[in-house]
Amino acid sequence: MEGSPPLLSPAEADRRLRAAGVRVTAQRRAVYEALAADPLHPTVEAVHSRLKKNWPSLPLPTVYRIVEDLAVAGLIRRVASDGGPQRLDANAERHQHLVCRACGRMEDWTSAGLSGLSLPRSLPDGFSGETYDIRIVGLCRTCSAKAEARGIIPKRRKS
Amino acid sequence: MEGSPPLLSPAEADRRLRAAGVRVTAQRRAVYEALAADPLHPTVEAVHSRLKKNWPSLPLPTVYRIVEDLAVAGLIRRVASDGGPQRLDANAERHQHLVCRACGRMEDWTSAGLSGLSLPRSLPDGFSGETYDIRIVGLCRTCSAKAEARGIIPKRRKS
DNA sequence: ATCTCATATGATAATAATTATCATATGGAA
DNA sequence: TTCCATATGATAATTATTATCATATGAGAT
Ligand SMILES: [Zn+2]
Ligand SMILES: [Zn+2]
Ligand SMILES: [Zn+2]
Ligand SMILES: [Zn+2]
Repeated sequence: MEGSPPLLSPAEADRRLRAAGVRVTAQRRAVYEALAADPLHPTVEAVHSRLKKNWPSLPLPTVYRIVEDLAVAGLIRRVASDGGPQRLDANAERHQHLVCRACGRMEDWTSAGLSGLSLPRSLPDGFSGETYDIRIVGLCRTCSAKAEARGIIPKRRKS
Repeated sequence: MEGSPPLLSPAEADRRLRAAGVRVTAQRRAVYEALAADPLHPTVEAVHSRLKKNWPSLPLPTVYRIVEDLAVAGLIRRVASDGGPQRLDANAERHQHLVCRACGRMEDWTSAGLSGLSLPRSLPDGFSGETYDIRIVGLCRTCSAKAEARGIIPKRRKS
């Protein structure tokens, strides 16, 4: 139902950590696995909750630090959102995002059309573009159904 | 040098506020004008600072409330960023963003090619797309120059 | 123009999100 | 194994944002 995003193999993950000068620890592996298992771009808090069962003692500040380490090593990245706590992404393949303006749900989306889009060669002001990301904003299936039932749904305060 | 983004006329701004059931006050006008004068997608804190001169008594929590009101009324919006404090945008015209991964600078960019992009008609999962936004990520002129001088610039912690 | 009252502001406190500090533990090189 | 630079766990501090509440004010009705 909820397909996990393509994650790195444990060996490859370890290799990237070491390549970035980040030591491989059980906690880092656990945080990475928790992230890789969640396709909905969880917050740090959500990752911490998910880890409660197997790592009841892992403190939230440590999860924050590890998230930063994993990002530095390129195993995960922070994904753009309209305020609120940072949202994380362990999906290693190039993809775009569908963002629900009502509930904040964010799911991955891979489109040949959009993903093949190339950067304009000339950008203003000497800006040197390296990549781009696209957010498609609208209503997810659930909120879309609600909207149909009750009329328009207003924009939520925070995503 | 730093062109202010297209802002609403005072009359139009007032009209939209009243239409949304938001009273027109001197403070709300001041916050809107401060935002409209800043093309770099300031944080709430930055707007507050900018207002210090003419509104030394306006407290930060009030600026937060007013920003929320202006967003509800559609005078401004929150713009997507990779964590950190929310960034605001008073530019009323359809546009995209150039984001510097080194310093977090975010500038507007209007491209006929990208802005004319139309949403794919079929999105997965019953998601109903309404709009999209594109972030072009790279290095701004300043950081680009630094990179040329010293070699690669690493990704900054927060944008 | 004055009255009225629902709503905004200003002052302040509280909460949420994130980062810092530091003593102890441990990965991994020698 | 020994060693040491770095990670964790515990905790405090800081930053970002929201809540509360007494007073002030916008704007509709007299
Ligand atoms: Zn939704
Ligand atoms: Zn994603
Ligand atoms: Zn820059
Ligand atoms: Zn903008």
